[in-house]
Amino acid sequence: MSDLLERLRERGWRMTSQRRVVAEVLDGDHVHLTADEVHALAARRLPEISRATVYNALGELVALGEVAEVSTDGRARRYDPNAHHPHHHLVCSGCGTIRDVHPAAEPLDDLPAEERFGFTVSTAEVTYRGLCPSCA
Amino acid sequence: MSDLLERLRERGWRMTSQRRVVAEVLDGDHVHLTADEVHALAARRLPEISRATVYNALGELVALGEVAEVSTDGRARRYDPNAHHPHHHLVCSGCGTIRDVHPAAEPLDDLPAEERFGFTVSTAEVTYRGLCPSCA
DNA sequence: TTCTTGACTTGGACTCCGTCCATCGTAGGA
DNA sequence: TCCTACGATGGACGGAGTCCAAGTCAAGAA
Ligand SMILES: [Mn+2]
Ligand SMILES: [Mn+2]
Ligand SMILES: [Zn+2]
Ligand SMILES: [Zn+2]
Repeated sequence: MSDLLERLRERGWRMTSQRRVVAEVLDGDHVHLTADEVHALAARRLPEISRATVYNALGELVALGEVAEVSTDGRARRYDPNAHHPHHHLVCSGCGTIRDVHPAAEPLDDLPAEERFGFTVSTAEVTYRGLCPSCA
Repeated sequence: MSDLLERLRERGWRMTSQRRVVAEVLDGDHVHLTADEVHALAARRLPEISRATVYNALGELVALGEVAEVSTDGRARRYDPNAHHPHHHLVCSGCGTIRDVHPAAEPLDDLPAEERFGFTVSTAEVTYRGLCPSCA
């Protein structure tokens, strides 16, 4: 994750203690935190960090392409630091657990020209749903 | 759509003027209205219908499997009367237009066993994004 | 090191979407 | 026609996210 901090600095991202803890909280695999969860974790290191600052930092990380926004449930958006490895998501309908998954085929290729209605289609996001081992 | 009203009556759905206009508003293809849009359209026929009633009716139609809930952006949920024909969605990143689409392959089949992490996977929803002809 | 300044942070107000609840009204069976 | 359980109402409430004016500070300049 110091890779991330390094890249951000090189790209001219002004480094503040708030932005640093937000970036640090987003480290790891299968991390899909909501903004409020990021805020709660960040506040353990920096108690007075505000919600607005967390939203600002997350929005900028998304704009920079360093973090992906995921909305699997119509509720709060989730923030995914695994933005450099394209993937899709498998969500447990019971407990909400989210796993990164990699389908065998590229989903975009499965949409025939006659089903594109003249659109320039650029991305496909797949959400798989089911029950995880503990919930089954 | 009188099919829908008929089915609902047979299934014991108590018919009220409010529920009737909600069901009628949801008629057509490529219809993906938000609850507030349904409310606005319903209010043209039945001016005093309340938001709570629209939410109740939509929730019940979803529970009955007659309407599907779709959330393509992190914003308001949309309600899709085309629930008896499984399909996916193509969304214009410019204007938000939504089209129903049918991929050539079943997306569920593209998820290998070793990418299922022991889950019992039951559904896959695909959201394709791109620009519609007018926005391109 | 200190100065300077534009960028960042803050907290609160605000909006939007959705839920909840006590009360009132009515669909539909007796 | 009458009864009553189920549905409708609207206002309060909660969660998620945005916006803003005022205060603070990172980092380059000197
Ligand atoms: Mn992910
Ligand atoms: Mn649809
Ligand atoms: Zn689970
Ligand atoms: Zn468009």
